[in-house]
Amino acid sequence: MDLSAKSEYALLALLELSPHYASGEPLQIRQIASQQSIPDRYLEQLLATLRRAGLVKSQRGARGGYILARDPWKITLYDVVSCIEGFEPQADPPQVSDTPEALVIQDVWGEVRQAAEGVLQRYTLQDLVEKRNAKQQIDIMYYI
Amino acid sequence: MDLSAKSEYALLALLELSPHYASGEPLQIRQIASQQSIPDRYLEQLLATLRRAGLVKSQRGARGGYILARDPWKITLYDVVSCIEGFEPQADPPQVSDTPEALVIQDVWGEVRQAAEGVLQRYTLQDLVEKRNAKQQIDIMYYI
DNA sequence: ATTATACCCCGGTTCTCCACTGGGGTTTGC
DNA sequence: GCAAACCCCAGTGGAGAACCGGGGTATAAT
Repeated sequence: MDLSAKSEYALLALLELSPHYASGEPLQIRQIASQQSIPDRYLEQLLATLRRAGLVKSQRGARGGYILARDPWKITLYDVVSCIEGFEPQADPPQVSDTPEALVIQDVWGEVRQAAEGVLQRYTLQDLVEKRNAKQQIDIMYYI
Repeated sequence: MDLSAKSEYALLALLELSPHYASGEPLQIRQIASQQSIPDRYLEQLLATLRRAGLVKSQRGARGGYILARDPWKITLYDVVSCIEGFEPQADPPQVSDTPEALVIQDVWGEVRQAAEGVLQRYTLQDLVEKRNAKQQIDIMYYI
């Protein structure tokens, strides 16, 4: 029922990358990690997964780093979470039993899952960036 | 993101109890467990939790067992899952970090959770019983 | 060319939690 | 009384999450 810290880390990283997509300048793991207080060696693994899924591109060597593979409007939270959580390929959800009652429950489980995925599909990275900006705007208003 | 086997077991048990609510006759752990292929000593714990949550009542001693505490129309899947999964009392979802980005993500996490809970709140035990009956009706049609 | 920087790959470790098991008790109908 | 059933509490095995580390490889800058 809960989304893991793993997914949250991945999203945080991509949110850091989003504003730098336009300029094309790569961001290093260390930068992202310290900015969002993520263990850097762990973040490295997550970024590798995101790269294999085609969500980010990497530039190796000195002054390298990561950039978003496409526009932050074109990446949904579902894209991120599904590839991190790895729940794409398995067409066989582990069935506990197969009585008629169990089958009905599986159906409901599917509906719950779809409802959750629906929310994630409705948000893009850019949506979150703007949500954050809006929040900070409010903070500034209160400050003045 | 996934609902545990624990919740599925609990639901299966309550679905077994539902048709017996009208008669008031208790059902024993063993019966339910063998009917739904649930490890009986494990089911015992789950039923204890459900009892403490006020969803079932127990009759001790010889010829005892469990009965639903109220009408199967009046018990939602949310009632069951929330008490089994134990995600009611904790008002403090473990925050990984507290940057503005993290807060925005927490908001989305909340929305996902709400969407999932919404589905569960829309179903009652009796809904599932009837869904199962409908499915079996279809099976019979095919059989003829 | 050399060197420093940063990604890349692969493996191990620790910790927590789920699913399950077991050993006793206590209540109740016959 | 005694057997059937619930009750309580404690422990165990395995899996996965969250990290950590070592050593490699590509690349930019000098």
